[in-house]
Amino acid sequence: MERTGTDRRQRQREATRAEIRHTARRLLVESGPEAVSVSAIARAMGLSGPAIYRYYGSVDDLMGAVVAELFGELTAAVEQARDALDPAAPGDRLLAMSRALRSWASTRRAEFRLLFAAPVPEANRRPDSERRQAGEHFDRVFLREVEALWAERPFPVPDLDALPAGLRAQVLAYTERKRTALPPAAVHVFLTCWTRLYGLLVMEALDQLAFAYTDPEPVFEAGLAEVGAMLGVSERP
Amino acid sequence: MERTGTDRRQRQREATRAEIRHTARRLLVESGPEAVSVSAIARAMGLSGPAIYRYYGSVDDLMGAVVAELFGELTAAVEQARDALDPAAPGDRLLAMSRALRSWASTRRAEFRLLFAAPVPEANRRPDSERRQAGEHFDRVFLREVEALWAERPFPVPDLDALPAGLRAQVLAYTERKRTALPPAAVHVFLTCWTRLYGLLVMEALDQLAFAYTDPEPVFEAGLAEVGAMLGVSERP
DNA sequence: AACTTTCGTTAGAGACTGTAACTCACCTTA
DNA sequence: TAAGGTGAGTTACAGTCTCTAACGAAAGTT
Repeated sequence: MERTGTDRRQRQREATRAEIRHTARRLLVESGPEAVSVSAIARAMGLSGPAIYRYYGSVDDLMGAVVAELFGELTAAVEQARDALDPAAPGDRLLAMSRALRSWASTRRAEFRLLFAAPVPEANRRPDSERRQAGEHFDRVFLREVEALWAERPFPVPDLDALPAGLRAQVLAYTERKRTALPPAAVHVFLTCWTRLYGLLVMEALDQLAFAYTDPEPVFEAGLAEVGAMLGVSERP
Repeated sequence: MERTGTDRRQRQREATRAEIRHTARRLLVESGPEAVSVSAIARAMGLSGPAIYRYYGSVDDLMGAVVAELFGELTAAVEQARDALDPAAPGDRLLAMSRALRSWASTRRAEFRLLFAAPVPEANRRPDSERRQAGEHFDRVFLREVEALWAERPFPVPDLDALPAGLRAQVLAYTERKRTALPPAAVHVFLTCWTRLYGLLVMEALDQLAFAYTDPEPVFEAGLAEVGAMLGVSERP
């Protein structure tokens, strides 16, 4: 296949876009979120500020792309942890995935904050935005694994009618939306577990656990153990 | 007691400081966090920008004062809910307090975000900062109430030795630091409950529950019910 | 070789934080 | 009561930011 000049330009362009994202991330990690600016990125790349606008239309646009890329990286890390111990029971895989998630979060604090603990600009909330897509793909990885767990060995679920109507409706809507094979009561348990761990990670990322804990790792482990118990997953020594 | 002119100036000064905080909050609520700037506050007050610096040394300084004031307001709201149904069992009070907390959070979203879901500038992290003081006072209100609950009707606690060493050490340190009468195992349960509800509220404030839920209220209620169960507190119809 | 597209530049508008230098009104004190 | 100090405001400005406009130069296309 012939490589045309246009082709080459396309690749060059994507390389520069990647360098921009990369530089944004480097600044974020090295100097904090307030140091990430179009000017600073350009400066670091030896360009003048306005040049960046050839590649990204605005700051939100740029940061949305950075976030999407990071979601991809995080998803890959979780999937790798999952597959590393294949063949294994879905329960064990879920534990490994959760730990991979926290490990990523705690070794990449600045990035994790950006993903989960920073206000999302209006523009990046549209369902078709790169950011949303990447975020939903990430969620799905966990949902899929819980589906596998349920298929292999169903965990105890509450009676759906025992849930307050307001909650039940939302769980049903989510079940519908995600087209999952899981029964709604199991979806509810999944969401409870998920928000539980998620909440701990978000608090950790925001330093909101510091009022009580200096090292969040065992706190997460304790939460994970409780969540595991709900799903009928227990540690094997 | 004679009112001197200096006295009058002091009061005038504090009045202006209050107006500045007030205006900052109004801008935050009406136009979002990015609209809060020294210039905008000054403009809204009919002053020129630099005038504000007579009253607060920097943006962080100013916002720290706003946050401290909001913590005071939130604490008062929780205390009021607690006292409104006195005499009552500590369990019922805890439920009322938790609901007051969420009610405050959801009717004052922008403010709650500022308190619990925004990065805390370095300067406001010093233990003697106005912000820290106000935050710790707030935490204590809940701890006190759990102490009362424990005194009246102890809830089940795990064996302290069953906790992983890393977690146990931190719980012991916290128990020590807070000089609470609660045994460490009970402190652990308290912290677990607290971070649970807290996590939900922080996620709600950051719109991180939106991936699954449109209305966080029943989600919080469900969390509260679980937490209540742990503390041996159940709803009375 | 001429035309088009893309990538870079500089200039600049309009925000922002914060500093400097100044005026003016008020308070204290001799 | 006049003199001097203090504090609250002002304008001017330095330096940051985002983003637009206008232009030149290089690369690709025909």
